[in-house]
Amino acid sequence: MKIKLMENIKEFEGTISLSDIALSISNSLKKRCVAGMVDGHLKDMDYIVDKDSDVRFITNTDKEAIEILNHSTAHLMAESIKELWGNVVFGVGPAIEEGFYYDFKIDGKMLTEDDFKAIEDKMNEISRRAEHPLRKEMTKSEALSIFNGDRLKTEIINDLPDDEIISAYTQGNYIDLCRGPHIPSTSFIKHFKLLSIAGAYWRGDSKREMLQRIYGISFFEEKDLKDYLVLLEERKARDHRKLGKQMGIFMFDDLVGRGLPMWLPNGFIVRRLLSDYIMDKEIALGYQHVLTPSLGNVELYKTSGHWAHYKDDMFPKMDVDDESYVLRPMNCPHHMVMYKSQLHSYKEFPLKIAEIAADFRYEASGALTGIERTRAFYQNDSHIFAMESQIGDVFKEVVELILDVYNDFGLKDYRMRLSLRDPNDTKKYFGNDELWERSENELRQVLNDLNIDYYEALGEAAFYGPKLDVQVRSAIGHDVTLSTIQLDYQLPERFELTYIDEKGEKARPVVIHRAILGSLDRFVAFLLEETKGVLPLWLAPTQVKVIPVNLGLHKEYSDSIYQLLKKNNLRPQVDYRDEKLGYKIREAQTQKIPYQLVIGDNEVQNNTVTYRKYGEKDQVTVTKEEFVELLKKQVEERK
RNA sequence: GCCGAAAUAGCGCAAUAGGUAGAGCAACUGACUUGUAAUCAGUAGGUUGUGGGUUCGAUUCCUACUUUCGGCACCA
Repeated sequence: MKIKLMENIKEFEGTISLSDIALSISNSLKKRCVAGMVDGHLKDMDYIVDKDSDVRFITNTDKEAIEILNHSTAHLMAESIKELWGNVVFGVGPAIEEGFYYDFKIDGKMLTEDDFKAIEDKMNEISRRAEHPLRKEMTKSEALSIFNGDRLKTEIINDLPDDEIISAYTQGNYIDLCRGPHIPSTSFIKHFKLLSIAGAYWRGDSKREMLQRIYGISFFEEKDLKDYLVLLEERKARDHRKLGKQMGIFMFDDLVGRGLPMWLPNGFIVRRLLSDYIMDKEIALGYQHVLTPSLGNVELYKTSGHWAHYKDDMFPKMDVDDESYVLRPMNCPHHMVMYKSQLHSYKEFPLKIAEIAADFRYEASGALTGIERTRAFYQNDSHIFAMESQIGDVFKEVVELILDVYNDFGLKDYRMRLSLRDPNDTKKYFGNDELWERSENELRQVLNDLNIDYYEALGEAAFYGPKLDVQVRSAIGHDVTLSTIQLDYQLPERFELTYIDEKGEKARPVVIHRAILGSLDRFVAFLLEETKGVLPLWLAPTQVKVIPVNLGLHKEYSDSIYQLLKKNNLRPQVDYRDEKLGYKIREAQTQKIPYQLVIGDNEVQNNTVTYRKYGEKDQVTVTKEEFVELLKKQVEERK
């Protein structure tokens, strides 16, 4: 039997386990091996190779290894919980992007974080026992008898096809249904930590029972674990909720209501600049801005279909006179009606109506997260009316706008998601199969033409059409949508929109919904986290802090600099407090103000300023005029 | 919405085995008049999230509610 190992081919008599193959190379390799890749499939070290194969060993430095380690750590945790509390059923316990979790339910006992110590101690104890996870393959009926009495595992097994070969792993007295592979010994698991405990619905279904879920993470090296815990702290430090409070961007108050952000003066500056920025971009591309009310007759949303789909996610309707109104959750219906108020020609197309519009959604209380997810937010929205033949061009222009904007903000870490209909749940969506297929293919086509990296996600489409979403990861690990483009044949139909085509006949337009900054609120949240609160000069609420060395001697000159900067549309502040110089400098630094000017005798005599840029140590002396030009240039370049 | 945890001064925190709360920073007052990350001293600041209960007495124990946090579910 020939085994191909990296570049070499080794011959073996009869069958042989991966473990023995590793041993035939060196004892130290065997000790480091976590698993093996046999003809592209991950296998335990126990796996018996019985034919000519390609074998690659997975050692603790390979990226697959950390996933296997975490998966095995999940099992180890489950084993520990079982030893400690006995009467427990387990759901699923996979490795995830960062670490692992396991879902379980202990009869008559709810665990809290206070129990982590006991579990970790038990895990360490089992690690020292060096238990060997042993794979056993079986038929479905064998599996059902082994897991008889375990309602959760039984359900999983029952959902598998009848002829499926099912595997389970035994370590010590613990057995778990699992595909594997697993590490050769629990002794590999040394540097781990349980991180949090939370509720999680069984099978992700909110109608079913809630289990407990413990998250944790595991590494091969202690240093990696320490680094990870530091990383978690750093992420917490750039949580927009913390930064937004520190920087005076926004606030919440119970008396106003949960999920209802109030934008403070600093926050307003950022918002206004962002609005102006995006509207300027839009105007350059021929968008026309409009303003429509935040309230609408409920009939409007019945026409659009939002009422049927999202009634429960809207604030309840208000009855006035003989009508009912709702706070709008979306702007499309208003824009549809606006379009309809006039006769349109194909010559106007694509017709782009844009609005930065206030929307209100009755988000589930548990979903509210600072200004990332609120009940009142502002959308950088637009609806583009076009002929079917223009879809490709319009779509392309919007994608390019997104890329342009992201480039301006230096955003590189995002993923394009093509959100498609769930083919198994078509009644959630309006429109027929043929239309959906066509729309989805159109989007796919454009993405391919533009050579854009994207992934497809079933079930993420809007009820009226497929979309392209740009996903980013927030500091606290939420995947959120920043930008979106949505193709819609439904609303034009429901609102009976028409245009006059080349032949002089009435035809139905298509609508493309798009949001670039998405929700302004969420965008600011993301920016704060991206920049760690160090906003680029053009967005910084205070751009320059002027610090006189001596109030008596340098105040007048400081004032003149302040006035000069003001005149040039910059946002300076002078620190007039009677404090020590070092104190004021420290404060300017902790407030992350992009430029601090220290003004003393030298500056007054030479008519100069000495600046220090945030994050740099150098002190640079230039003339007042040079400084103004430097800043204006940076603002213009949006740096 | 569901499961769990938490809520103390403007901010980030401490404390009480049940005896009406402390220091730091910030604020205010005064002294100091300063060249690149915290000058010194003093003053004021709290119905310990809200309501109810147990108790001679509750910030502490119980309970309901509100809000926040961690997840899950949701996200047009």
